[in-house]
Amino acid sequence: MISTVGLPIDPIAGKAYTVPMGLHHHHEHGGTALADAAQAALVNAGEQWTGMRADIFAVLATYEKPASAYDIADQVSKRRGKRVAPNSVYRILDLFVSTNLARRVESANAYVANSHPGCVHDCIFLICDSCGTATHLDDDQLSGRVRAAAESAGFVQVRPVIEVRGKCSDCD
Amino acid sequence: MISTVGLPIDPIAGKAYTVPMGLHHHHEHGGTALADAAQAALVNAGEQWTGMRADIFAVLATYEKPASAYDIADQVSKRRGKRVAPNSVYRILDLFVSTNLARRVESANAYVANSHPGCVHDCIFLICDSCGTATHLDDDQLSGRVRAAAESAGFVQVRPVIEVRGKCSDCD
DNA sequence: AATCAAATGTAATGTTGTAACGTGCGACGA
DNA sequence: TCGTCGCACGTTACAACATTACATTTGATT
Repeated sequence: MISTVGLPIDPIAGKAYTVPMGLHHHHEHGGTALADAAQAALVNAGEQWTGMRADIFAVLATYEKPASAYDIADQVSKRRGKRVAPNSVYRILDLFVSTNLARRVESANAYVANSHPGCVHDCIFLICDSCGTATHLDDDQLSGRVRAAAESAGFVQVRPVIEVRGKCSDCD
Repeated sequence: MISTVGLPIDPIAGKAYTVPMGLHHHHEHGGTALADAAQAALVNAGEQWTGMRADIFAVLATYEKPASAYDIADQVSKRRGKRVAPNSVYRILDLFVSTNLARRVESANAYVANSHPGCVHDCIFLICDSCGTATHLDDDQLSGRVRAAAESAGFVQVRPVIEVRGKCSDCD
């Protein structure tokens, strides 16, 4: 299962809850469908789907590459016509990560929207050092082996961080 | 192959080139032997083994846990009796990482000394969220699978980042 | 309407990482 | 001996990433 992060959606338009877009999904969520799925997942986790959260998710989903909290803060500020502090963005990103709506790319200090918010995966990111694009792999067998290795070393509550830096086929 | 990072060496003593210590190696380098191996590896890579580099390596090897560049800058400053700027530390850490004398732990924004500077491995770190200790796994088969996965997605010049956050058996 | 908890705002600060440029020093040829 | 060249390192400034403490708003509940 492979997917590249984000869709090329208009970065500065739409208000809360609305992310109009032509979509061409291959079993994945995109645009409005993605936002809906995210909302469902959050609510399902007992959290509120607020305007702020919708905006931050929408902006995050907009990016093709992992976005920093500051990038997001800037875009959300534009979208709302009012400064949104990084602080607030971090809070919500943390929530998204903990509820699996988004993921943090550790080697890039940045975040990507999860394109299928329902599922839980230990996912693998391939990050291109040239163009910055993050490609997302799901290989449960492989991540399972990493988990198992950690557990057999006595670790518990493990959370694998599997990322590969390199050059993508476009930049090669 | 498993090892936990660093040895409990006196953090603020010794001058350049000297890292006296009782060692109890199980095929790994520690204390003076480690510094010697590091020196050999650097020189072998066509780089100079300077006093500054020796100090930074010695300090790094002192830590049991991944150390930030700023931690290292502080310790090296004490050791030399003169402020060493983080800047300079980063320069040398980058050199160490590129020559395999040290590794960066991406999920901790920190560095650890490589306990066998000669060898090249894609290594796996287990980082305890409680005590911060990093345990180092070498599993070439596993890291090889990660490499292979990235390559089959069209990536080249790949550098796997495999880390697992969790709780170690002591903190469990 | 009073009140309470959750969400967000505000301000300040801490941590991590880079850029640009200056200085000291040894190697090496003129 | 004298440039001068390259490399390591110093100095300053700043950019990027992240957190803390506390105030204010909102909206659900009684």
